[in-house]
Amino acid sequence: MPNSPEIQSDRRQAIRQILELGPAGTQQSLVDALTSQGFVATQSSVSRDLKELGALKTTQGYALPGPGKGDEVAEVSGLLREIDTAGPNLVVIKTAIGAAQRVALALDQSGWPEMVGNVGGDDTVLVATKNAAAQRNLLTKIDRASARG
Amino acid sequence: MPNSPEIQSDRRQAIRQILELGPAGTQQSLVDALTSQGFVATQSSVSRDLKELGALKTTQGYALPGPGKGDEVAEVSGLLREIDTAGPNLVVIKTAIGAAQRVALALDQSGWPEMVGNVGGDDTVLVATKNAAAQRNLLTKIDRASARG
DNA sequence: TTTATATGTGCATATTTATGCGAATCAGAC
DNA sequence: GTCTGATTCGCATAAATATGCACATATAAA
Repeated sequence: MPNSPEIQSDRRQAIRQILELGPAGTQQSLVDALTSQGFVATQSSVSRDLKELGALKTTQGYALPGPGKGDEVAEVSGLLREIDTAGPNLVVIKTAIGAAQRVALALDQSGWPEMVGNVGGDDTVLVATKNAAAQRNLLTKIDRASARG
Repeated sequence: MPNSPEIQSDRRQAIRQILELGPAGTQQSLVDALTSQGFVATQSSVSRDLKELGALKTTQGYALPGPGKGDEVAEVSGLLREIDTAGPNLVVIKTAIGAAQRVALALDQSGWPEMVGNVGGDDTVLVATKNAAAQRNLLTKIDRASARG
C-alpha cells in the first residue's frame, strides 16, 4: 500500500501548510484536514509525519518549530560554510574556524533521526547517515534550518 | 488530599530544574525523578503541571520553551511599559505607543490558561483573569517571559 | 466557631499517540 | 522478465497522556 514517495512528500508539505495556519489539536484533526484536501492517510502516518517534520506538541496543539526550541541547527546556521556528501553514509560540513564543535553539538541536540552520529573537529563536522534517503532528508533539513537562521 | 500551594509550587520548580538538565521522555520518568527528590506525585499531577508550565513535547521528550515558539510573550516584552492590577479579574498592561494590539495578539497566542480574554487599545491592554490566583500566576509568567525576552 | 466556595489531588478511565508486524510497492541487479 | 532489499503504509494494539469525578484540604465569609 505504499504511496509513491511524491505523495508522501506532498502530504508532509500539506501538513506543514496546515500547521502554519494554526496549531492542530490532535492528529485526527490533521487526518481530517488532509482528507478534505484529497490526501488519504491514517493517524499512524500522521504520527510518523509529525515526528519526521520535528513538530512540537504545545499546549495549543501541534506546531512547527519557529526559531528557538526544536530548531537548534538554525541557531548555528551562520557558522556553516559548505556542505557535501561522501557516499550515502557520510555528510561533510565545513564550518567557520573553530566552530565545528558547536555545530556538532547543535546537530546532536536537534535529535534528527536520520543521523546516526557525528564528530566535530576544528572546522569540519562528519555526520554519519543511515542511508541515501536519510542523507537527502538531512541535507534538506539543514537547508531549511539555514533559511530560518 | 491537596498539598499546600507551597508544595505544588516547589514541585513545579523541581520539574523546571529537571527539564533544564535535559528533556524528559515520558511523564512517568518525571514522576520517578520527582519521587527520588522526595516529592509525591502521580502522572496526573505531572500532566497538569506540564500544561501549567507550558512545556513542549518535542521529538526528544518534554522540554521548556526557550525563546521562540511557546514563548510568544517574550518576543514583545520590549514593548511592555507598566503592569498593574485592578481587582482580582483584571490586569492592565501599558505598552509602547501603538503596540497594544501586537501585545494583545502575543498574549492570545501564548495560550496561557489563566487568561479569559483580552482587549488591546492603542497603548493599553486589558486582560481578564479567572481569579486572584490566576492573576498572580499571569503576572509571574509575564515577569519570567520578560526576563528572557 | 460554622458554613460556603474554591483548589489540588488521586483514581479510574477515556482519549490520544506510538509502534510491531505483515502486505504492498518501488528500485536496482541480474 | 525475476529476483532481492528497502520503504511506506494500515491495522491492531500497546503505550502514553488527559480528564471527569469524588473527596480532602484550604480559604473566606458570616
